[in-house]
Amino acid sequence: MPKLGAKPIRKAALINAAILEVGRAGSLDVTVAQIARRAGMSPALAHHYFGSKEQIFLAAMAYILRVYGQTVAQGLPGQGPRGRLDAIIAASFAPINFQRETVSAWLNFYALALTSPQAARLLRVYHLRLRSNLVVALRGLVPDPLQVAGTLGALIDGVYLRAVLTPGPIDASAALRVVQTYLDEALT
Amino acid sequence: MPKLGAKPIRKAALINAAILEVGRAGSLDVTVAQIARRAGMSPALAHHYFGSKEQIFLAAMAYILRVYGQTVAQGLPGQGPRGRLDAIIAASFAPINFQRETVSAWLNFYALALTSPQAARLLRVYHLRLRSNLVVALRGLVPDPLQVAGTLGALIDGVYLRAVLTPGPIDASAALRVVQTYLDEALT
DNA sequence: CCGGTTCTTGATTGGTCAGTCAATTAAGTC
DNA sequence: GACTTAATTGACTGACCAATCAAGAACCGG
Repeated sequence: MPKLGAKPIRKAALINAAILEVGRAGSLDVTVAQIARRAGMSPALAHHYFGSKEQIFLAAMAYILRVYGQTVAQGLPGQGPRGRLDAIIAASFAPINFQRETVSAWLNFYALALTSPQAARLLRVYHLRLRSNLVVALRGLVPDPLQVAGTLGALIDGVYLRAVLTPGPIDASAALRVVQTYLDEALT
Repeated sequence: MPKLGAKPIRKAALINAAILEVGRAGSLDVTVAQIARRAGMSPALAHHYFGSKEQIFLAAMAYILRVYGQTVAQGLPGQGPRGRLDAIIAASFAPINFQRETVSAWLNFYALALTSPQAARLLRVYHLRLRSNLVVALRGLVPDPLQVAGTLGALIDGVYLRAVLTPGPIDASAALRVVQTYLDEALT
């Protein structure tokens, strides 16, 4: 039943399935067959659309980063100085981004950046944009925006890391509180 | 040439080689053959001593954590309240622990904790001990030692993460500075 | 309804690798 | 110097898997 225009739908399904499978497995050792089956198609089709397993992973990683970026952008406008900071931080722990499977996948894609130059590039872009957003939002509120932005970024990553490595359900509000408490201290 | 008592030597060599190979590759996708060859023996011998690839990884992970613990313990005695904090933090960025291969291996072993319950257990013990150390050292210096200890732990992890994910030589002193700056703020 | 395009998969292939086993070597022991 | 025990490896296997390919199925425009 070849409905035309299946390409974007299939690709989206594969990306979704890849995130889910990597997140569930907690590892990049996931077969293309697993991903394809989860997305409701044959492994051959997955190769047809993406060409290779790594391309699937890269697309999934880009997707996670893009969704995160959109969440930030959505919260940014208006708000005023402190409101922008809160929006950026809140985006990091919004339900869409802060689910076990997503965060687990995120960690594994981070590790992928050690291996794949393309993954490293994606990550660098994301890091730079996050930092830039933070620096702008911090300007005027704090003597050294660059330094605070760096600390905030690292702290967010660390909190992510610990959230996914701690057994039991992940606690977004506790994570958010840690970052906000730091920010309150830094702003005085 | 079977010299007796080879077991501990062989095991140590394998652990070392595993850390090096995983660190270099930036991935747990390292063959037993690679590790064994790097350690100067046949793959069969590696299996003979460890039984499985996962056991090699777990031993390597335990080794990294043990070395870190020893570095902390070495710096702890005497020093006074603030000195103890500095000792714990300094241990995290001491040259022995803070080398690219080691940190890269560390990141991958963290990811392993998502898969292997034993790895998760190792990590939990390490997290608890670190936190306990920090809480004791912070007592009296800060209104809420538990909270500051949690933030410090997360921040250290995040700084590690970013250090290894940033291309170019890793900068221990910059990493140390970030954490110390936070601590200075928290102590006021 | 025909030729082209897109979609789809079963079957296959080529390669890789963890783990096993049988056999060999060289100590130590009495 | 026979026996035990530790050390060591080459060869093998059983499984798994990414990627390919050829062929079938359904839509389209003319």
